Amino acid sequence: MEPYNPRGIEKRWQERWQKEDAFSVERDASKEKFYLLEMFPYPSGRIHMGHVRNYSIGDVLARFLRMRGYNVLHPMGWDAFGLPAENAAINHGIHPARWTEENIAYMRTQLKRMGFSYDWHREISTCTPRYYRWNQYLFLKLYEKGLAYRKESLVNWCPSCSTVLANEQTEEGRCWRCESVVEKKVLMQWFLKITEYAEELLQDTYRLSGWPEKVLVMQRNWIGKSTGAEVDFPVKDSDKKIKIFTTRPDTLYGVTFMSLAPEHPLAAELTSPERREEVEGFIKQVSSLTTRDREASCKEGVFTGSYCINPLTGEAVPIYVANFVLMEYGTGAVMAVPAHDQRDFEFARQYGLPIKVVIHPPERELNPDGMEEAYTEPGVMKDSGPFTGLPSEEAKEKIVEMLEELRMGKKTVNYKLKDWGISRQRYWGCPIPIVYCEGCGTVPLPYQELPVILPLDVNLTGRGLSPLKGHSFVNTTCPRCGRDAQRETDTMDTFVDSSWYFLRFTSPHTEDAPFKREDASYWMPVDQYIGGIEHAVLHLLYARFFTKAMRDMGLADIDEPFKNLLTQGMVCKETKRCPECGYLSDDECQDGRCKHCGREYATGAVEKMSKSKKNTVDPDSIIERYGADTTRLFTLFAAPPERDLEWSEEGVEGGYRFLNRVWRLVTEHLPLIKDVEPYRGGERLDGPLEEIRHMTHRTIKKVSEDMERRFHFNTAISAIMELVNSLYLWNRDKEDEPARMVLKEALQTVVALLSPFAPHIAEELWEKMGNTTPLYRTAWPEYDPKAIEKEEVLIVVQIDGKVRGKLTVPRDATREDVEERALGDEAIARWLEKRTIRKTIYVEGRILNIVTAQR
RNA sequence: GCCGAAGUGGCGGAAUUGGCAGACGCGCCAGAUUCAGGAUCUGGUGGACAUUGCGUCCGUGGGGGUUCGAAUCCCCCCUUCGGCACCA
Repeated sequence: MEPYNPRGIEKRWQERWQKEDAFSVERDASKEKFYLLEMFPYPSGRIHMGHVRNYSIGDVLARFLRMRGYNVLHPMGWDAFGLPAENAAINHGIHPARWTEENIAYMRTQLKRMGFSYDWHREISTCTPRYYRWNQYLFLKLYEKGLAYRKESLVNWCPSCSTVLANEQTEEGRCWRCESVVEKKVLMQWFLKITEYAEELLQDTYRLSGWPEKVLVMQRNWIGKSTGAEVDFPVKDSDKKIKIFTTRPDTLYGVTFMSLAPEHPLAAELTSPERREEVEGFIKQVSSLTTRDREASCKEGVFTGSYCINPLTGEAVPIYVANFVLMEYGTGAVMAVPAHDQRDFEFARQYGLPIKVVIHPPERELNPDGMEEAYTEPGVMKDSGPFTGLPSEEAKEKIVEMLEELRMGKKTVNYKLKDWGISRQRYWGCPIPIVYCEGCGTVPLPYQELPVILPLDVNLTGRGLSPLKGHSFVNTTCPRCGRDAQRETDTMDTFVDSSWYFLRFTSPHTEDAPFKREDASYWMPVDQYIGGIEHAVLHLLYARFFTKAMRDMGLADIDEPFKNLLTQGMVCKETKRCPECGYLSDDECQDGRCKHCGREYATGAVEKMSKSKKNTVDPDSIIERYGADTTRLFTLFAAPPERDLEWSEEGVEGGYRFLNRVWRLVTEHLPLIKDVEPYRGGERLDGPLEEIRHMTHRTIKKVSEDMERRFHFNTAISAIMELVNSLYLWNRDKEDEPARMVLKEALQTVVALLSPFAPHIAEELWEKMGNTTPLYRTAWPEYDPKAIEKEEVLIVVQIDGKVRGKLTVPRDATREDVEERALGDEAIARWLEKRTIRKTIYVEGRILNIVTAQR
């Protein structure tokens, strides 16, 4: 008998799919569309297990939905601009363009070797002028709308990547990519006005019912809306005002000092001559610290020598510069109410500043001297002029009203979200289509001059500012006045590229627009998006913003790009650690010892696969050894998609064993089933055959439901395994025609149900069974509702909640029948000897519980 | 500190609406086949006790509760992971 040979089979079917153009799609109004998208990869060189998992999950759905009759758009492309390409150029002298192209070429073959069913005609790469010209086009549109602007600002600077990072791209004061500690720098920067959409981005999170709550919460936190008031505090003996933001206008009467951020423009200005040295020293010291160190240090501050006036009380309070006040949030100035804010409380205690209680709690009296912490809850107003005695929540509104009347403040909503800084001082990215002219200033390029092509002949050193700075690329003429002018040399953040690529996939070859409107209207929104959670507030927020901005520019007609989102878990594996040599890869281990130093190594925690932990597994080696079908099957079987997956070589073996089992089961029975039709209902079957058919159809139901309702591929696969196991145990004579027909139906079902998971072996067996239409063009099996109903059902009999027996009764048995049978059952009767029946509970077709009292 | 998710055999995990806990897989044990090993097939495999038979008791992180019945619902606590964290 022919053994299972994944290599040959997989190659053969991949060639056939390609030849038959099996997965290309067109707009087709007569079919229901389904846009299935997985986050496209950065072409780093080779795919990793995270990609394999992400794309396997996507491919199962794509293949399943196609068989279900949907017109499935399932594209793939490359997020091809980015720093690693440039670093490769610097370290290995290879041009970023070539490096990227070669990586794409290799990774494309890897994806094809996995058998993923993409429409390769739609492949896009963001580093090609044909793609990025539309980036530039969109940038100009945003500029026209006032949604792109340039300003000097304090930015996050990653010294290792030598470029700016957006707020979203730093984590705990470190670069999201290389983990270097981020510095602060003042630079001229292009920004996109994402804050214009803060409210809508926030509100729509409450409508994205197809997204994981976790991601929505993260986005809401990031947007960070808070409602409060802006209040002006005039500076004493000056015409300056300090504007503050507070969420607690009800505590205005309790202000005892003012705190400014060290970067606040008024900080230096308001400092009196005799305090200048101290204040400037303090500011210098604080601003030399990284964000991270600043957050770690304790509360400190210095008095500026100036005072400001509380607009309601007329009282003068001292102005401090304090290290815990952030210039980035609110107005960079905070009215300090030590009695009702913990930070102000600590600061006041440290510097001996007064504490004034203006809200008292319901059941106790607050004594400023005895307080151990600030009282931050609502309460009743006290010592607050006309507001005394009001509940604080009510006073909040009233005080804001009064401020508005006095023109000293107003109700405000503040967001933590900042505008998106997109300038990057690096080479391998999309040029910003802007020209600087001495006469005309900042001039956007006219649309017909796009694309601004990134020059290829550059000298990359990795030092200094953008490599484009000294290049002839810079020199141009002003589109407005025709005189000599200079191009912008910063390139765009690569997150711009990925903020709209899903739209480009709907019409990737369109040359006169970013995409065709009709195509986008037909395909959008993405019905199912799949990717890692690491983009919860990066890519996923930017893409939502772009979609809304494009809608308002009249380019798209949707509010949200991704209807359903699945965030898959990480691929993990245990780590091995040598006390001498650190982390070890599998190759560095032998017989429990480190190959380098011979010491015994310790088996460590199960952690996300990463090069630094040396616990990665190369997909190529797994495909080589077991084939793509096994690789796919294992990643789908080992855990449900949203959970972390623990890699196990034994588990992979198990998957391979299963496919071999299927292979043998089908090929062994080929002679029997070749010349019959699969059973399709009709003539009556005897008991054992009925049972097989019942199993077959129950499996169809179970697999279909697990696939579409829950994406629980692991349980879907286990159901197929059960069917295979029971077919192996079929030990009666299979020669008669009904048996052969039922067998054929069962085997065809196994193969069809398996096909989204392991498409190559499934196609091969399907063909061997005599089918001429390939599975990818075959409809998904439907179950026969009559076949899944059983003539008899199993009733569990409990006595006082404990299982004491089981009865097989006819499906239509009544409660009385079941009770009678139960009481007549010998084992159950024995349990009832010493008890009196109080009542019985009967759940139809499931359980009979007899509740008793001890006699 | 705040918010969220999770905790089930030796391991990965299942139990869809409150109704037989442990499906399926891995590992392990035994049998068949084999000169042998591997592969394959079959059976067993939560714990304790009993294994002369049926079996009995315990068991889903811990404690309490609701219910005829709880892995599932409620309250308290513990642990792990993730996110946020001077946000005024």
